[in-house]
Amino acid sequence: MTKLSRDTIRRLRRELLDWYDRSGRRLPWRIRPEDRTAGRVADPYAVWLSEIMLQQTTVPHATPYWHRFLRRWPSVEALAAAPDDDVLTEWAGLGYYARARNLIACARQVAEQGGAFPASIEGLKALPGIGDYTANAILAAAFDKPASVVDGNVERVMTRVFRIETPLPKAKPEITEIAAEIADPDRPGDYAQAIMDLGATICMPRSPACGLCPWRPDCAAQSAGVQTDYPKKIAKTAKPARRGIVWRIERDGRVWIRKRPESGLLGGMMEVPGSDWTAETPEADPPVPAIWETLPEVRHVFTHFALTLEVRRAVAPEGWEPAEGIWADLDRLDSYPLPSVFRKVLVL
DNA sequence: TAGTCGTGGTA
DNA sequence: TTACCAAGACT
Repeated sequence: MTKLSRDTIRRLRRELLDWYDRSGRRLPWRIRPEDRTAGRVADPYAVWLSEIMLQQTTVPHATPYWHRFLRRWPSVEALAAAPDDDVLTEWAGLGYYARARNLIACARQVAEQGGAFPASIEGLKALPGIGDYTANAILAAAFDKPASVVDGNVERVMTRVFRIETPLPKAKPEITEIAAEIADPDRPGDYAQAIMDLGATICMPRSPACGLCPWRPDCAAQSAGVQTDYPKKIAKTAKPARRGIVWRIERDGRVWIRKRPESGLLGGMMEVPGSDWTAETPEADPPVPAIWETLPEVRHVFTHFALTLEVRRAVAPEGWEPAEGIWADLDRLDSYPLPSVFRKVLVL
């Protein structure tokens, strides 16, 4: 790896931070330079919450969840004391539900240790749900300590500026090395958030706004007109299709739902009972003899397969009670930990 | 290490 | 409609 000259590094830092001071995003969990002037300081709990929610999730999708969580549980102690199902219900619709389970475990661990988040990479990475990226992001944004954040934004910016040909994720160590070199030791928090803002608002995947980019003069891919060829990626395999049947059993405006296993897909969340999800429509008997009506199919795309559900509906026979689960009020679906796929089934 | 794990927006 | 994508972690 060719070392960057001191002058280049100094110029990149200054151009990026000047741009951030002018044009960086105002985000509710973020402390900007003018906020510090006004005496505001970052809340590590609020920063941690934002970082977990933003993993593989867009800012517009995560923001309302962040507000609701912070209003309902203003401190890590409050979150630690919350029942699991309350947290899962509030998380419903945000996806990647292992994050919610880890969120609860992490809050309880921090609360038990006195309520303060660790201000070190090792301490943060020892907590559930905090990996390499998130530890660095919290260290920078919450504690303004030197850190090197490498997320999808940084990967995209760096592979373009330096025309890194190695495909992701193999290029990660190379990118981390360069990113750490450029990171500003004097304003680590602002720097980390600036480089991610650059990726999110200027150096975008499809149509980068190179005309507005502070790093344009230094960008190798832009000079050659090949910005969108980077980052190089390993080709993905096609998503398989799976099918299943769900049984919507209703009684007096309520529907039978039950809890899924704690781990695995949609772990710990509730479900509308049904068959396995397999390549061909599975053979499956209804859980109870009844007159079954066929509703429109529900389609839903997960990370690694596309699902089509055949929906059958019946009124529960008089006197019949399921061996497990609950009768959920169809008018109050928000009060159950229901993932989006089952919400779709219940709003047909 | 490569597979698992959601959702909604956009071109 | 299809494909891609977004502040990744965990096993």
